[in-house]
Amino acid sequence: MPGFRAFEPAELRFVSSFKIGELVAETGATLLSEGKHSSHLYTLLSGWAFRYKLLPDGRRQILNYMLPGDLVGLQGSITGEMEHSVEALSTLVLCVFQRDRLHELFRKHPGLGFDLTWLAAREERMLDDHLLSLGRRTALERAAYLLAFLHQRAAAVGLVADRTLLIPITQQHVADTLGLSIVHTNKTLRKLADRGLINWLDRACEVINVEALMALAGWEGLPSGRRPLI
Amino acid sequence: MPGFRAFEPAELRFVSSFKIGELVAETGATLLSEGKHSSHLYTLLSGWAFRYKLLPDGRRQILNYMLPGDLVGLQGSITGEMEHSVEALSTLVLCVFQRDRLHELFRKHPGLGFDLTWLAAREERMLDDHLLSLGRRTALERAAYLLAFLHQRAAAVGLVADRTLLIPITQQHVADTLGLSIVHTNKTLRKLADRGLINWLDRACEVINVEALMALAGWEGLPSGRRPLI
DNA sequence: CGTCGGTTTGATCTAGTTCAACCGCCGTGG
DNA sequence: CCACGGCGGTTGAACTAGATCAAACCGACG
Repeated sequence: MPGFRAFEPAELRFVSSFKIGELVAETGATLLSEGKHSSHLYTLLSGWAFRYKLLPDGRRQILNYMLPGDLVGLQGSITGEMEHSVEALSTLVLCVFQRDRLHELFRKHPGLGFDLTWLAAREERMLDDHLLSLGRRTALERAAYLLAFLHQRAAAVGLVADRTLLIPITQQHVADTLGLSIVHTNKTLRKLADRGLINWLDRACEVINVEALMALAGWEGLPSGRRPLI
Repeated sequence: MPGFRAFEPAELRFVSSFKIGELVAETGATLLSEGKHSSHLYTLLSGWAFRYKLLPDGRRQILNYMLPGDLVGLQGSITGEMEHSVEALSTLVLCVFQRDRLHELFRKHPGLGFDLTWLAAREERMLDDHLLSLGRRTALERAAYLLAFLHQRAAAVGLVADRTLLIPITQQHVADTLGLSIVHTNKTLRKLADRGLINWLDRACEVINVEALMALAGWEGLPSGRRPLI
């Protein structure tokens, strides 16, 4: 798989033994819940997911999306006390790990421990970008940023065929990511579609012109380069 | 120092050797700059700082604040390519580390490597909270959240005397953190002051009633417990 | 064939922005 | 010594981006 760093043979053996099984989750399934403890950690093998937080009165904020190769369950917590929930956007295949063997991972394979911190730093970078978006971009810029962002992440794991990509989300997801109402989200996406940058379909979005989206949002893109996989 | 986990003797020796000096920075000094490389890593020993990102046209978003005990320069980047800037809110004293010895830290002291990931997860948790705030809270709720958040963090490192605390920020900082205009920020802080929850001073904010701020924001507070120090 | 989730559209409303002053304080330079 | 300019805070008026309300549409599905 291109885009990922190669394993040392010993690391590969360890990761294989660390793995305790595979899990398939259906669209809409809740993998992790805010306030609960999770003794497992997952690597997403295929599919799309997202993580979110709720306010006491039910207002929802989507924090980030997860694509193949992403570690699920490490964000915000190394001990497993979840401060957010995770939901599947499509059918998922996940690789399941036992969380309490993390210490052993750090002890026996410092390189993998380093990778874990690397992945956490990468998540922070994305959250920083989202924060900039929510705090300082207009609705149109936010929408452009989000779609460019998702396109770029999907492209990095080979999900983009002939320059277009289908993102399996509804406008409600977009609204809850951008901090907008669903009505205004609809009108904003319409503008992007009218300009020929995207094409909104039922329960999905087709990205047509990433460069224009990035220019509109004033976004430079994610740093490229090889990344670790666990 | 209470609130921090204790070092193993060997870890302490390593951290001491890892340290290459101390640095004093004046209020307003820029410690790290977006787009530049930093070959150092810092632990904040005293003072307040914040990190931020800019949009091409100059709009600024403050991402988070740094207090004593915080690692500066690891957020968003383990290699040192900075995606955000860091500025001092008061006179700072920092402990300086050489970034390229990080691999050695992971190899020789897995416990410290674990701590690094722990700290990164903690930063993510805070960013998640900020994201929820920017996306889904009203101006008044956001302001209440921010002040409660800063109060709680300061309390955790012993900066709160007799239930009140002076936060060395201007209303411009609050505005750039909450994603609001400075005018509306002023009116919002005024409301909190009128309700007797805070007291705004010149270049500082005094927090009077944290519990009421937390209730207003619908915020549970940060998970407590012992944390690592590096 | 009804219903339900997702999308679309128009009308009205409001939270927050922008514009424009003004105040008090402090440091600087004439 | 005082005039000044700049920074931080404050206030009011006009404006607008985005919220809320309301209704309709459309395809999928039981």
